[in-house]
Amino acid sequence: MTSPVRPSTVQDVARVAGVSAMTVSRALNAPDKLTPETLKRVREAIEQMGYVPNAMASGLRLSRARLVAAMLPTLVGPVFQEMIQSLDSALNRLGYQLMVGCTGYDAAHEAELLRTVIQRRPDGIIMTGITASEDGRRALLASRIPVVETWDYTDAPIDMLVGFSHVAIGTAVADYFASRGHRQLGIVSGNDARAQARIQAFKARAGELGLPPVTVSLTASPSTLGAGRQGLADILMRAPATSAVFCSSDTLALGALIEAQHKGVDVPGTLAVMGLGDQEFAKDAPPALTTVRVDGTRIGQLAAELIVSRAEGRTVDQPRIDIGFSIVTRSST
Amino acid sequence: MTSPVRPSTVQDVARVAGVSAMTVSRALNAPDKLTPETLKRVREAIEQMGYVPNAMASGLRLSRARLVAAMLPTLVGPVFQEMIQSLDSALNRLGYQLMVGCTGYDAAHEAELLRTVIQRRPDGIIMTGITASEDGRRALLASRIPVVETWDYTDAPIDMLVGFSHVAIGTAVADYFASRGHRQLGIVSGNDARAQARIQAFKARAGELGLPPVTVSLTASPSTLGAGRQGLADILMRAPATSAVFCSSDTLALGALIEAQHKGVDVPGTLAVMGLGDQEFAKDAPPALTTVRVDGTRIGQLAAELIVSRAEGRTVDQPRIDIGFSIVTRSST
DNA sequence: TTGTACGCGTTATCAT
DNA sequence: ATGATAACGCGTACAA
Repeated sequence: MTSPVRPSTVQDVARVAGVSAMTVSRALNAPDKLTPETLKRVREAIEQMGYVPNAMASGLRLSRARLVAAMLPTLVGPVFQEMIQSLDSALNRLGYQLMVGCTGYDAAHEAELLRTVIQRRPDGIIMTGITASEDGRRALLASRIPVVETWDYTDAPIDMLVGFSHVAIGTAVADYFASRGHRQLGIVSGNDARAQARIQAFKARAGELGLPPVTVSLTASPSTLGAGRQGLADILMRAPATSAVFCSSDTLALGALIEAQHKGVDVPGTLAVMGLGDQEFAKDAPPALTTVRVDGTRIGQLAAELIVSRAEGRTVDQPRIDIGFSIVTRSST
Repeated sequence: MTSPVRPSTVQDVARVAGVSAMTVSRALNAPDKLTPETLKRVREAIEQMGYVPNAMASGLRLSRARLVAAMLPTLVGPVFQEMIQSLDSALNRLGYQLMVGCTGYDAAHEAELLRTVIQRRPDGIIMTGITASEDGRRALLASRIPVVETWDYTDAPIDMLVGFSHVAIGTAVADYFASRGHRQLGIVSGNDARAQARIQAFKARAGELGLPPVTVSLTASPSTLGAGRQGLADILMRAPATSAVFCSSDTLALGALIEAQHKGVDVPGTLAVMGLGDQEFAKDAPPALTTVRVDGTRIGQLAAELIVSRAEGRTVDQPRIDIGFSIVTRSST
């Protein structure tokens, strides 16, 4: 089984098996249409030559790449991992492969990346966070490729949508704190569009409830322990009476917990801390972290199903899914 | 600019521009070979029709997919992220795209996944951790696709290699602890092949140095806070005199720090803790975590360069790179 | 059940 | 500088 310089093709296999190329193709895609005997001959030839089908050729012929692309702001950071992982495994199960692209929270780069992604004619594209660039939207629309936007909920999606409302989260967390008697609220948060939506909703609800102004500390790095520590320090300096803080990620929240302990501030006695994401470590933090849970696994799963349904020509009756969120109460509030 | 049902092709553009298909192709790939005037006409037609080249067709024609595949045990967990991120951006810069595959630490799945990956005829494949399955190795070898193995160092790589020695790490950490007067050592670790290499080397060196037996606590989930807490608890129960613990990830180490604080064990006074990975949060842990640093960004960068060099026919003079590691001393030891 | 002919969209090659 | 032709490897449609 020495490997030739040029990978073998259906033709090569056909020659060896003494059949036509079509028969080899059928042996792979519709084996029940062949005589058991020929099938066996072909399979032996395939084995012997180490034949591997060329997906570019079949993709070209069928206009189906069996490929799905996912665009993300970043791979670093725990936020999207659960979703990507479940997306990947769901797609694999369904016979598709996943290609990733990182936009780095940069609209121009997103648009450029989308162009090269569309060149591959993927069967679907998963956008994480609503598409930032107008160019990107246009390219996506023009491409006619099925799109699923995720991690946000909008009324004007490009195509399909699996998300949740950041406004609803901001409102719910403000309600949660208020209902437990907190009045002086704070936020430690990153500064992307979704974070802003949460912050505005949080402030708005606090206002409606007659609470004093919310102290907001924005951080450049949305999910580092250090930023969480600094963010809390910042808030306690500017508004020492703050009794509850909403952090825009569990990592920030863990940083805040560490800073609180460092400063001798009792959690939850003096200060309540809430995270976002329900990362694996949340339950093991000291004290166990109350957090907003979003089911990333389910998002990935549903996104995969939507894309594949469309790719295979089925009609999707529910193209807009709000998967919601829940607040997991633990010891930090 | 209403998008037609069928994406337009070079032929369509050619018709509109009043030129041949080849001229359109040249307008994209060798614009300097055209009259400025024709170039302009073609570009207008491209713009007008929203033409996007089909990468499958060009890949088929050229036998170059401009695609690189990366195989990983898992996407969840911070370990490989830095590398993937840098791999992705380096490849993009060089005009390639990245496709990921998750093996889930499962050799059979790895082999199966490799088959489907090879079908796309990527220009290169990046393996993370030495290839587990014999089938996988064979398929890779037979495919003649350039391969870079990473995160480990072996003398018999499939093809190219960018890694570091886990044996050297185990030895170095044992030396580090011993040189600081620690005698009763412990390890909290995951249980994959690379972890085993570190553990064995750590124990061996401790033996050579005449230290008492090392207490090893293996954990199912290699990078969760909870496992770190449990691991340390386990070790302190079985060997209360342990004065230094090597954790196989920073997350485990952070869990150990939390557990130590919980139990009132002073770090580093009574117990020294070392992590692995130098995650972003290591420096902000309480106390700042001493850890083994591996430059994932550099691994990704180098792997991308090796693959692309080979894909473009250049000879690679240094196909085996040991990027080493360093111990970053902070306050936890 | 098996084979023949053609086309998917692109680009290298050779010709003009 | 531009065009005609052919080929990359596969699978549909039709024929035998």
